Amino acid sequence: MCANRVGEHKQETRIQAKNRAAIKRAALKVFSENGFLGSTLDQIAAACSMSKPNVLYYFSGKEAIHRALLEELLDNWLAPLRHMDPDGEPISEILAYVDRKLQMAQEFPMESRLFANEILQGAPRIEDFIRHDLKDLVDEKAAVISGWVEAGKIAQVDPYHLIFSIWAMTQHYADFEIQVRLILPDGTDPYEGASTYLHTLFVSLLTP
Amino acid sequence: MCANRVGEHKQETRIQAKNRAAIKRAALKVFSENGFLGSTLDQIAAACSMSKPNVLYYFSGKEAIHRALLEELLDNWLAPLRHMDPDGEPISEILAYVDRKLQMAQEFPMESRLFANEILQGAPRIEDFIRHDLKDLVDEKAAVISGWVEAGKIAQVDPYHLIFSIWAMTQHYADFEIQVRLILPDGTDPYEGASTYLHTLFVSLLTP
DNA sequence: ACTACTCTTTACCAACCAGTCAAAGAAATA
DNA sequence: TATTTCTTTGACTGGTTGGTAAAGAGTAGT
Repeated sequence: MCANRVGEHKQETRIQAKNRAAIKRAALKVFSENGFLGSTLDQIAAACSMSKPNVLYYFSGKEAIHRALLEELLDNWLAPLRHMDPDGEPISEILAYVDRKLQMAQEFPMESRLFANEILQGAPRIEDFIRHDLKDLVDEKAAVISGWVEAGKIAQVDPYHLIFSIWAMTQHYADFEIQVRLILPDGTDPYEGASTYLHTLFVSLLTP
Repeated sequence: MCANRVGEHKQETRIQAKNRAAIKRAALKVFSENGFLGSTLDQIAAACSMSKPNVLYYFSGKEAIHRALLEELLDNWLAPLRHMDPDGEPISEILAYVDRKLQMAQEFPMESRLFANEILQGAPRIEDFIRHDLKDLVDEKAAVISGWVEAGKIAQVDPYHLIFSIWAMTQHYADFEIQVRLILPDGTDPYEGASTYLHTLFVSLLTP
């Protein structure tokens, strides 16, 4: 057995890495479709073709799988907003943020739905994250946007509601994907139309 | 026993009306917080201070309670959009629609979350409603909006994405209420700020 | 009072739930 | 090869789930 260490933790074996990843992939699908309470270990085990005790060999319980999933997600969740550059050109910085969020909704709709499920059910497991990590970041970027407003670089808008509206509209295409697809005329790509629409929307809102 | 009839159905007694309403009130709370799969009959029974078999005396099962709730909701769900008047002044008609949707989010957040839960989980019980009732109405109103665009009364926008964006932003304040309240500075009323912001947003988007 | 009906509860069931455990089966190491 | 460690599983448990059966309690008409 190799004695590799990373910090305090033993290195994962190839099998462990592969199986843990397979379980998380399956669990993401199950949790994002049914929510935490509505999902069962049997569903997750079936989705990754493992026996239930084997799943529990890699994670200490249902809660632990869910926690691992959320922890990975929350890191990536902040990235698009964090990348908004205070020194960049205001309108293109905001449009770039919209694009990144929309791209995340398109590429990771299950992650978006996992998050939505969690918030919808009162955010029991991520209240601290929202209260501290997310709030601090939003406060910081809201101050940046307020600076842009005061400098006359963009029109007068409430920075918090601006951010909320970006979240709402981009995540809507992932979270309500079924509805969007059922209502949009057949063959229409939701994300293509959304991108064009959102650019028009925010340019007309923000141009002073 | 009174022999009143309404159509083919016997009239509900006062007790029946009262208890059915109490069960639905309790079930709305439970379902909107936990989703259909995550909710239990025991929770619903406890929330209306009845025994579980007594709840099942009034509804044939968990599914039936949920169905009754959705049916009532879906009627009201279409109303705000249906009231958009093709002959009215375009921008104020759209702003009035935004206001009605925002007011619904504020007054009936649990209903909004019940709907969100349902869509998020793939709309298994309301696919027909979305595919026919909702889609027909949206198609009709999208045509109206397209007419306004062609008449030069409002700026050029995709009517479907316009409607999606109104849904997304108004429902966001109900569905993600916890997040909104945790991030907004203390003492700020989400809906007051949202109303102002959304007016600015859509006026600047739609003014030709 | 009696009767007929509505409403409510206690006790219960089969299916399913998260999680355990001992032991068998594979891999890696020596 | 023998041995140790890692991986997998079948059988099980105690608790919860949606739902039922049947009997009791309440109510109104006669």
